[in-house]
Amino acid sequence: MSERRKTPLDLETIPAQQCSVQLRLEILGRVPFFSGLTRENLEAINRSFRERGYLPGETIYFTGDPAARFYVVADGRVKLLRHTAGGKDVLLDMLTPGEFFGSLELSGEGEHAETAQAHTAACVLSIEQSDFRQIPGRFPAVGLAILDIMNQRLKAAHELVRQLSAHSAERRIAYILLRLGDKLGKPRKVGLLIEVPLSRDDLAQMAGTTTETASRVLSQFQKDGLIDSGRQWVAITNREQLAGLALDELS
Amino acid sequence: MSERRKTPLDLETIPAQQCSVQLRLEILGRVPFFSGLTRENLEAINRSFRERGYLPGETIYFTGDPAARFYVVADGRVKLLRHTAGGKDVLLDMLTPGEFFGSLELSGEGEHAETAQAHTAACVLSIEQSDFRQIPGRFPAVGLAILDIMNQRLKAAHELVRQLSAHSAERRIAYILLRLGDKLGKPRKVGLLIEVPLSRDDLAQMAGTTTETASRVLSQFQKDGLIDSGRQWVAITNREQLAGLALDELS
DNA sequence: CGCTGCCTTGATCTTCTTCAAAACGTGTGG
DNA sequence: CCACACGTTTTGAAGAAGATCAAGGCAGCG
Repeated sequence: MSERRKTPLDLETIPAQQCSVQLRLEILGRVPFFSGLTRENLEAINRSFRERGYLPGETIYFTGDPAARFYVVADGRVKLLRHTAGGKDVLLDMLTPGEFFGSLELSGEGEHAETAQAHTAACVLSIEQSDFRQIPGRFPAVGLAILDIMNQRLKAAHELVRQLSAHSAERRIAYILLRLGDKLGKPRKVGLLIEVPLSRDDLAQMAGTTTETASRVLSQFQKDGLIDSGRQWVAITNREQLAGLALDELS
Repeated sequence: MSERRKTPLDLETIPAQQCSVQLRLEILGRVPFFSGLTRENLEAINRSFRERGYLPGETIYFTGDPAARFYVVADGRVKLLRHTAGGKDVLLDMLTPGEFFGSLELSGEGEHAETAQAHTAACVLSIEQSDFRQIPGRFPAVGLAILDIMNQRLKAAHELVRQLSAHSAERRIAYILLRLGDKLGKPRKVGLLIEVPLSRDDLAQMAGTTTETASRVLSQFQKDGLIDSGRQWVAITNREQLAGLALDELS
């Protein structure tokens, strides 16, 4: 049993709160669906965006708030979640720089169905919905790219539904770890380290289970040599076997 | 206890299998995101579509098939589902005339992640993906409308995730019934009748539970006067109370 | 150094699944 | 029109998975 319980996380304590103009352009350029644009177009679009820094845990918008803006993560991690009466929040997605969120509604009168919250210190760009809506018309390729991403997200959500409907807690957690590893993992001495503060409770909220069950499952995984983990961090040490647990095989 | 167990379903035994040219234009015009187009544009778009009829239970495409076309339901009901090793299929959505499904991928090389199946006899229009992709460029409003719908579907999927994560089987089934009632319900003598053949097993696959549990819950609902139901049909008789069960209230 | 918040572990209890079998409805063919 | 046969639905009882309740332990921080 690895007796290295100290966190290997090296959270770049970004000055955040504010991101440089330089960073803004770089980020916007890195957004998948803006990548095809010329620098001039990018700069034009950039002028429509405004920025804002958030502290860890700070709420960007709340369920029920009027949905008036379209957001892009510039730095840090932003999580999307839904609340439940019993305080059992459900963590739907963890966004990294370049990903968007917020309102895409045609009928601009809607409310946000989710809550967006800074998971780490974060810098977020946003644009007025009416301004955003002109972009696909002016740059059709951008509209298609956004459609593509929405399609991917819908598929991911459907897959999550399948997991929640049909699989055991162990399997769901294995699946969540794999997805996080693919998205946020960096090869480190401890293994494929998921580069984000990740509590047992966070995992439970993603896998639709309780903190205790998440803890038990992680302990088991650790015993089996699939992962290494400690307070607020998880690293995958045997991706193959973990995938074997998460995937459908024989009947 | 109402002793009316005969099915009140009056399935228009559509000649289906083939839908008239007249119907095609009418359907395309009814598709939310084509509704803004002129008749000429509609007819132009119509020429890119081809049609095909399906028998109940017939598969339109399978998980893993190359995703090359974009589909629109013209008549009947089409369901989207995912398979699981143990044969435990998950029913993701039930589509009605005017709704689309299939590939929206930019990278046209993808595979379908879901299976699409005719739930009733159905007529389906489809268009080559490359043809489809030109539409948002030529009609920006259409692109935005599609985006809007994708957004709605993503939200619905997220809400389903929340339900599956945090609620009891009873609550999930109440929620599913409400959604079906809103989408497919017609006021009838028996109540708000869900106009589609709907087995206990279908409901179980939507709510992420087993046939037996679905049956028990429906029996209870019936005893409580919330619904009326029989073989392959359900009608909601007390929407208020059912909603009370499905919704979050006090902590 | 002690506090706070996260993590672990155990015991109990509820919910739901699983297995099994009987009852019912629907459509079919006599 | 009736009776049969099939698939759906219902119901029961036993079992498992996971939630809940309750302590105790450990890491990091002021």
